Amino acid sequence: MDENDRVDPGITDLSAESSWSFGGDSENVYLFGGSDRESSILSDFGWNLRPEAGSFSHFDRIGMEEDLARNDQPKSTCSTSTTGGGETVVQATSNRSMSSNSSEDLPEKSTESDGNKAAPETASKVKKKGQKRIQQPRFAFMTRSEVDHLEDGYRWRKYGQKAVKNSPFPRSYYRCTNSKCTVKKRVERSSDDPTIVITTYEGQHCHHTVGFPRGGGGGLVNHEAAFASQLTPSASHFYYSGLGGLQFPPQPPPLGIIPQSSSHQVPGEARENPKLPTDEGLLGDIVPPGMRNQ
DNA sequence: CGTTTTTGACCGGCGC
DNA sequence: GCGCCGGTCAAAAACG
Repeated sequence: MDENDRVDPGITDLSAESSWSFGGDSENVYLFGGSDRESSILSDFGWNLRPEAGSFSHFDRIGMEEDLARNDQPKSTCSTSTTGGGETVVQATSNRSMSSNSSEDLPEKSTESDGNKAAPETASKVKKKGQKRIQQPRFAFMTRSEVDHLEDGYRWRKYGQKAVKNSPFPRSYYRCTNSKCTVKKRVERSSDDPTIVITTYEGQHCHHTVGFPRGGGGGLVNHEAAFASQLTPSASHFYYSGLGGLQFPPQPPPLGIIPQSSSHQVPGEARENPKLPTDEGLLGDIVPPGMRNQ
């Protein structure tokens, strides 16, 4: 830990605040916010965890980060929203996360840089020469898993890997394979706790998830739906409650996070689009008022 | 043969 | 101005 103490300014350590409870079994793990605040936060993001059977060992959400960008212009056709609403939210969120804590509890920072650069740099760097990159909504979460790249319903193509300072583990950079989608994600293992995988998503998907490979042979179900159906009412609520709100949100992972045994996803399989409640990526996202205010 | 991964080089921002 | 560092590009290799 010497230097593992990097803390991502943007990460909110929900777990530290409390009462998260987990439910599920070897196949499904659900994380519920123990208080209104947590619930609202998660629900806004529309998150739930659903490790899938297989190599899954233990999953739980340790914290999450959201970093919204200030400029939200979608680089491509996809995006949605991040326009005005995004800005507002962003600021709020940022404040919350930063002021709250993140620094202490989270052992890791996204390594974006020393912290300072993080915002400007990571969020958006350069796209090409002379052209600046647009910053997009970003958020991260930590998951305890043995596999680095967690299946989240989307297909990703790795475009880079770099050793990060202060961490023995390299950081991998992925881009959504959908040509119109500019969503990117970074995956790295916590140097502090190697069992923790930090996944940072940037941007919003403009398409649906591909679906799970093993939906059942016949019909795939979108994980959200599937997941929701298994949850208790409150959990379900938590999962869907955020829809319809703001749009800037961090495009959350499709919600189902599943560990994979290998880093690549299956080729032909998952490509169907589940029917989501909304068109934007899975959760369209929202950031709850609570979050912004805090 | 098409797609994805690997990996070194390059670019740009930031701190000193 | 220089060096460090994170992020991205792109060619080659690996895979299915």
